[in-house]
Amino acid sequence: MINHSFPVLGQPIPVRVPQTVEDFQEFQRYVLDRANAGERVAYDTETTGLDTYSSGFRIRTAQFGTPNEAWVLQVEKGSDLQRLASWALRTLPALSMQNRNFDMLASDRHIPGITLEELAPKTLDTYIYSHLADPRRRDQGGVGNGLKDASAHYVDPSAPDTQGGLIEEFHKIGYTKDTGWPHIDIDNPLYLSYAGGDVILTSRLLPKVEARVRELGINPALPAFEHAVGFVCALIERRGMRIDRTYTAQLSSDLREEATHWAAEAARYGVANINSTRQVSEALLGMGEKIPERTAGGAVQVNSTVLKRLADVDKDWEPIESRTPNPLAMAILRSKRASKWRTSYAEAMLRTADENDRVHPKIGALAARTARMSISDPPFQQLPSGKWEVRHAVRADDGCRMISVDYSSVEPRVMAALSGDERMTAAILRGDDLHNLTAASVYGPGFTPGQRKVAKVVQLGVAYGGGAKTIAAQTGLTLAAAQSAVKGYKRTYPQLARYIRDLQRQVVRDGYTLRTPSGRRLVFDRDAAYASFNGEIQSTARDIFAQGLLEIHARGLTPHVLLPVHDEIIADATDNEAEEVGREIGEAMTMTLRGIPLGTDPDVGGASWGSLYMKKAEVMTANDEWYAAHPDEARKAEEARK
DNA sequence: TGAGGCAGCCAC
DNA sequence: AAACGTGGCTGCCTCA
Repeated sequence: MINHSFPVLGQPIPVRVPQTVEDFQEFQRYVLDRANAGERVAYDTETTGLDTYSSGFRIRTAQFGTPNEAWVLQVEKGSDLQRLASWALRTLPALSMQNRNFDMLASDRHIPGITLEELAPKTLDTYIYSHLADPRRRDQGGVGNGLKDASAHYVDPSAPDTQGGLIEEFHKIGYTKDTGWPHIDIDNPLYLSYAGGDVILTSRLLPKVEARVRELGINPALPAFEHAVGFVCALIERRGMRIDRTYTAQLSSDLREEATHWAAEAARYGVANINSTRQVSEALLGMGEKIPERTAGGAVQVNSTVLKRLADVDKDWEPIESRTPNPLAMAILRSKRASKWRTSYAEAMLRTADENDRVHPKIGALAARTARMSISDPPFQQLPSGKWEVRHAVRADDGCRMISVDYSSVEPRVMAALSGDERMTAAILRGDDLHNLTAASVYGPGFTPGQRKVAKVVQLGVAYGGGAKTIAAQTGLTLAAAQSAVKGYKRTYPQLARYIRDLQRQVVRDGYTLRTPSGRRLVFDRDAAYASFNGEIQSTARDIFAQGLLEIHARGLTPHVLLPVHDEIIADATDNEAEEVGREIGEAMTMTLRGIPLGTDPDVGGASWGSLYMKKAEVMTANDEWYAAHPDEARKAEEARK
């Protein structure tokens, strides 16, 4: 037995690293004793990285621990240790993990005999309780929901920083924070004691955060709800979605060419590096352009709004024809967009795809301070939606078509439901266009299309907690005109206006916190009570969506689901079933909130995600091209049709 | 040279 | 009185 220790509250807690058959038997006794006592045991893994599905990924150690003892199994040393970890995971009746989806999915894939389905029902996630207690990140003034921050707050402020502390060890062997994980010696004492420390901290953290959630009077149903939502997201993450590697590689190379071409164009105007905002602004000013905008740091701002104005195009890149377009501004816009699309999306897909050409974007089921989900590696919540080319890289499974089901204008509906505004509610129940109603009320029945547009911007501005100034900037209206539009909006929906005012007062009285209709606790910055209405809408919409996801699961439709995207489910099904599956998912998501119906809008596309973003003619061409390049698929699709 | 802040850009 | 929200990620730049 190799014995190390980890300090908690001034006490060294033993960390045991079994080496011999006798040591393994001692570990087995530890596990059986805990199992007989029904005691919950913390579990964690140390791995080569976070890319669970890439070819080089390995689990290096598997740790089990209780508040006063930790065991580190060096599973990469041999299959006997891996079997021991597998046996322990199956034998223990109750587990805890910090951010359980990562360890559950890594163990599901890399430890024989272990499945996500078996682990999830007996595992509690300390992250979920931390997030329910304080949903803010550390840089937002919160406790922080990582193991280090949460343990420092709830368990022991002086406990070592187990991730940070290893960086020095990595440097000693010539690696960095990001590259050291696969290379650090498996017998490194600090590595092992910190690995043990993580489970000791997790097991001590769980009762603290559970108690904190109770103390705060948070809806006692939320922990189980979040564990259920997280499990469904783990199933979706494990399935992943297929990319067309050939298409994606071609897309990447086309984008590289485009970026290079326009960068060369920019170089003709003296900008050697288009990503250097200083070079760009100096060159543009040198061409005689006037740029009044400044960044927060005081630099001349050359963001896309500024560049599009100089290039004489609107936000959708359509020519305005109000001036002579500045060729440098246009070259920089084009080059930056191409290189962003290449590096962040195309290359990210190629880099993270597994051996079956499937990407497994990480779904943070409970992420934002409003509880909204996040998706990373690759960031599939934010692929370009104005053009289809990037999303076209993502393909439905063989013989399948892509399906998208989203909630129809969920945010205005949630606004009406929360505020109980009678006029807004009546308009929604009648099925009237809200922006037409607003425009008619503010500008009279003869309102112009432009005035309807203003009504729409005001609606969104109010939902975001914005004011007349930002609305003026967005619409080109004078400040006075924007102010009167906001006034008119508030006159149109008086109960909504009152609700927002009262909510902000309430939030200030309650120490900048708010309880949502789900019983979730939101916390706001002291200078941003104005954000409370948006927080409540966004959070409520997220919980509606999560509820919809659980209903999809209850109806057995999860195997079709590829991705959740805020208020939209991406799914696939065979040619024959797609319409029906889309309808079923839509029905599962449909519900009412305080009498307001929350309907859905299913859409069935072709073989690629991008097809949902094409015009009809483009779908036909793209499908034909793809089937021409994949004759096997064409045959399969033909058979499926029969 | 690595880490982290800032600016910028993609989405809903 | 007024206050536009939530994320992920890349590249530049500064600091240690």
